Amino acid sequence: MRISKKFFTRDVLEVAPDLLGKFICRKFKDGSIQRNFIVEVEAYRGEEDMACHARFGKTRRNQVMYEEGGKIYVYLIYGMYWMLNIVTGGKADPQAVLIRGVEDLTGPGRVGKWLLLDKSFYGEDVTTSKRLWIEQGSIFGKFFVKQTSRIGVDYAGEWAKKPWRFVLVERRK
DNA sequence: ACAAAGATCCGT
DNA sequence: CGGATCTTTGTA
Repeated sequence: MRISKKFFTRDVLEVAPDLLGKFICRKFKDGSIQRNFIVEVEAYRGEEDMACHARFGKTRRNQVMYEEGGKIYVYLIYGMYWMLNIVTGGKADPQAVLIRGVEDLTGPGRVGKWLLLDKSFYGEDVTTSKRLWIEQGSIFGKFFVKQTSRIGVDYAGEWAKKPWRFVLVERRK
């Protein structure tokens, strides 16, 4: 079952950890569907968050973050990698979750490459899209959630220290 | 109009 | 540790 709007319109700090273990579902051009559960995410929260793309206010690139939760925010980084984010919160409340890793595929650049993302996904809605959506996961007692600071945002000063990265770690023995 | 940096990854 | 590769953004 596809996860619906209400899930994504909550605050990003609730949505981000809740996305762990959920399936990211992608229907490719040939009709095949891949489902991989999410193992690593980061929360970016509002204009005051100096690590967030909304820190300069609304711009051409980040405008979709100001929409209601559920929209897809993709952008190209280092001229090579498409980063996948899902917008959260209400309208005019710029927040998003960066999907940094799915099962067997760690690293946001690798996720985008595997899902064959590009500019055309910008602004699409995971609650209605025919090619990218989220489904309830089936992870029970095997993992626990580890919280750390966000990766690659040293420019953000004190905000870089916020424990807004969430990772699923396999419980051992 | 220009320069600089970037929510990264890979090979050496 | 440096190169790839190009868009976005601040500054003038």
